[in-house]
Amino acid sequence: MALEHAILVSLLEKPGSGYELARRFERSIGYFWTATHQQIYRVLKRMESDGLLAVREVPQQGRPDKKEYSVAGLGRAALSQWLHEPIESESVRHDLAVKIRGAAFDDPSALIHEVERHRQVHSDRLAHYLAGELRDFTGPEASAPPDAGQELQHVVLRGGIAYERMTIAWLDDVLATVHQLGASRPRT
Amino acid sequence: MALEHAILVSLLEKPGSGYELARRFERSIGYFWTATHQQIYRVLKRMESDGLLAVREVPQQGRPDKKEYSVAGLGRAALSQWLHEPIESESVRHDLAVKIRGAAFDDPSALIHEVERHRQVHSDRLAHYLAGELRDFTGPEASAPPDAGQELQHVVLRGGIAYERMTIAWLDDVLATVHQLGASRPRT
DNA sequence: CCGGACATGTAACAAGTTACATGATTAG
DNA sequence: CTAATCATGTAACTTGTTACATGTCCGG
Repeated sequence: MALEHAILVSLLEKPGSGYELARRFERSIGYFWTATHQQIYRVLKRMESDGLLAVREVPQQGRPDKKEYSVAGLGRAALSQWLHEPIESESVRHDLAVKIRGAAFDDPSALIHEVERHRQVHSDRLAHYLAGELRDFTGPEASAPPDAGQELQHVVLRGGIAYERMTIAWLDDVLATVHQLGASRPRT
Repeated sequence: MALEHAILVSLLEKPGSGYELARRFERSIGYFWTATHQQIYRVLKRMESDGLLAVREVPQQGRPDKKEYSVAGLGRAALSQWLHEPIESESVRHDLAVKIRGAAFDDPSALIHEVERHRQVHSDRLAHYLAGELRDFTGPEASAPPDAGQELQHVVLRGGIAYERMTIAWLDDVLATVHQLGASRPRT
């Protein structure tokens, strides 16, 4: 189960509560691993009882208390072990591709709005990534010694950027294809 | 649930048995939607009892009999409805990205083999896609009238090709980053 | 006779989703 | 007084994974 590993990485980067983790899964980590708060709370509880995590009750003023989780020795060992074993898959789930192939049996032009909407989402995401890159990975870098964590986070972000750019270009290709189809074969 | 929709699309493209579907999910459709035979049999049974699919027992010689499924009217309607409603997400699960960020807390150079292995997988997949493109989408195309199904399948394949190319380039970026890290900061 | 392709399944479990539930504080 | 943010959870359900189970035919 890789949600556990994603949580370990996130908590190593910075300890935090279930709520905070849930928010990180809507941002940074969430770009390559999704999870809802229900799932996170459930898994945190299990990981704690398995001794992978340590909890600390943090009383707060003007806010509900929170449970701050951090990675215990066992958790670190579990992560290390996972890092050393090969992983497969990255099991794909591209609903849009299924839709595109399905559209052949229905009205292909109905795709247009949907594809444009997705293009917008990816375009926004790209802008967001680029802003993050500018903010976090430029400037004092040249002078300061390269930090492994920083460099690795940056290369993951560059992956996200490349992915969004590729996707946008592909969606343009899809739109052009659908339009061409409509032009040469107007529907009944 | 989009596995149902992927099955509908696949069966519309060509009716077939659970076994055949399972094999298609290791190839063509499998490139953007994964499913094991156990899952497929379970869902097929449900879809049939829901009236989305029709079955035909096909006795065979020298082989076990098979149940050939095809899409019923209800199934076609269900697909059509799905095509017309917006979909979200494409919920991501990039184990490798989690690993890369996690490597900062362990030995980054342990990534090298893993990344090279993944690069090989994507490189093979790209070659496979390109061969398929050459086989299925070149030649009589210019003379024959454009077939919507063909064009849409082709654009999905082009998406796969773009994805693999992007991924390979990114993995090279990852390798370069890790090597650079090792060079400037040799590990203890 | 053994392994691989063909063909279909069951059972148990793990993971993910959706809906519901509670309660405090702060900004408008 | 109302909505938003912070904070944590339960329950029911659907999906997806892993392991097990069975049986034929064909080629080597």
